[in-house]
Amino acid sequence: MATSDPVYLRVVADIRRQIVDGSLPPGAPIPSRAQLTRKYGVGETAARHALRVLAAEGLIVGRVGSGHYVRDRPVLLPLHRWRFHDHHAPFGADIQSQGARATWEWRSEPAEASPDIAQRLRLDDSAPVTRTHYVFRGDGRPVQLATSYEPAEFSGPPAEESPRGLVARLSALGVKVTEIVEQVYTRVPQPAESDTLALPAGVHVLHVERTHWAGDRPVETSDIVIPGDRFRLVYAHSLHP
Amino acid sequence: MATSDPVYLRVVADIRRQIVDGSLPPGAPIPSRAQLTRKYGVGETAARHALRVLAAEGLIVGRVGSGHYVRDRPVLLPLHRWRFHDHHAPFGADIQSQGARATWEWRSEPAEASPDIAQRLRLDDSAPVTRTHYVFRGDGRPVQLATSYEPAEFSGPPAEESPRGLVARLSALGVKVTEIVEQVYTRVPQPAESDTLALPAGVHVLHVERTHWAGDRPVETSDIVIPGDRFRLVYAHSLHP
DNA sequence: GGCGGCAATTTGGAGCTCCAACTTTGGGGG
DNA sequence: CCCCCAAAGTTGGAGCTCCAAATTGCCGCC
Repeated sequence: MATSDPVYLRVVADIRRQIVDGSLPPGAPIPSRAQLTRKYGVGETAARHALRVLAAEGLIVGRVGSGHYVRDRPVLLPLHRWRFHDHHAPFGADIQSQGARATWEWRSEPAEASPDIAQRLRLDDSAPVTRTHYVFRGDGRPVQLATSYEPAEFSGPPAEESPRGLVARLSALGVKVTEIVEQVYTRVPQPAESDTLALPAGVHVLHVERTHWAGDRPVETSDIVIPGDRFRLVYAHSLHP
Repeated sequence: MATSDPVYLRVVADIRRQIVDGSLPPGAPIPSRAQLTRKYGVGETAARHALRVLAAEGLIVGRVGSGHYVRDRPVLLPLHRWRFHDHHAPFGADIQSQGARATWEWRSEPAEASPDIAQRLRLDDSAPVTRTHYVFRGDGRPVQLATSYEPAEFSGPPAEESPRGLVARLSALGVKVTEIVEQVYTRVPQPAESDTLALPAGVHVLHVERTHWAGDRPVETSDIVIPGDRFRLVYAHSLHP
């Protein structure tokens, strides 16, 4: 790191090093703004900026009136698991295997396809669809939001035992799901999402756009939003069934 | 939005709205700090902070001496595509289908397994492995970094036509890859990564940890790093081959 | 010994200012 | 007519300050 680097980055680098090498363990307090100015001989602005950057990276959290603390190590919960013949393990199986209690709520309503959804489902704009909102919780804390869209003709309630029993439900309707396509990317959470997921500032989300296909016809599409810092998507592909 | 919200968030929300609804198209200039203070009647600090937040969200870019501009719409390049019987399409096929020229470089070297890699490959610490670094480019711009680790006994050069011909190469050695497990998460880029990927400040990366298994034995593991804002991972799962 | 409230500390919002480095633009000179 | 340079504008780093809201610890009172 060149000495001509901004001073606030010097402070960031030094604290980050202490966090990753473990000399500042999870929960440990970070020196306050006043202490940092003295310790590193920088101004308030640089000290404050350094703390903001570290918070944005998800390494520390600030608590008003108390201080900044090293965040807990991410709890890596596999949320998605694919096997060839049993499609989806139901949500919850993985979370339960990690010792957490999985619960979810859902709410279904008729809606009109937005241009984006219409394109994904190959419908006309404003075509009737069924929209279902899900909130998934692990030990009561929300860990995943999802919104699912189905053409009105296929609509039906989520299965009791698992909201992800879509393939089975469609199969009962004579619709055979042949392919599932997912697009995964990361973005900044919308205010409503930070709210329901209780995201600290600066945390990004993983966004999964999933579409179920029956042949060349899309039969369901959903948007799945997951806090990007504490969860991992797990994909397991069996090559030889 | 409550009126008690921080003023800088009012500015952020207003500009963000204009960007997402299209009244500020990609490339359009954002008012300068001085203009924002006048337009919204806020202080320099708030105006500056608003611009910083929008830049961190990836909606705008700042160019020193020139101004802030609305960023181009993300170019969504599927980088990963799975089909049941042909495993991986070679890197490049997807990128080429979008009109870009795919190139890559790689560099192989013997190394000792770090504790993390040793655990992933079920080897002893410091066991000999072959480490291969890849840089993938689309139209000359780096779009993906990867580091692959193999136990030294399996090591061999990446195939000429595609560095991803791992399954075929191992098969020739009598090792049959039966499963591929991937963990996907998002994090802040390390300085070296921002550098090689030419990432603007505030952009996160997608990190894929991929392990190839032959039965219950891991035969290769790799870390794949992709700019999170302009690329999407695409997974296609065929349910009925 | 226990409890309530006050004072010190801390974060986070907001304001102002100065300056170095870089772009852009326009005007003047060759 | 074209080129180059200087002036004006802009970002980003850095400094200082004030204040509201929240937490924490301590002191004194019951």
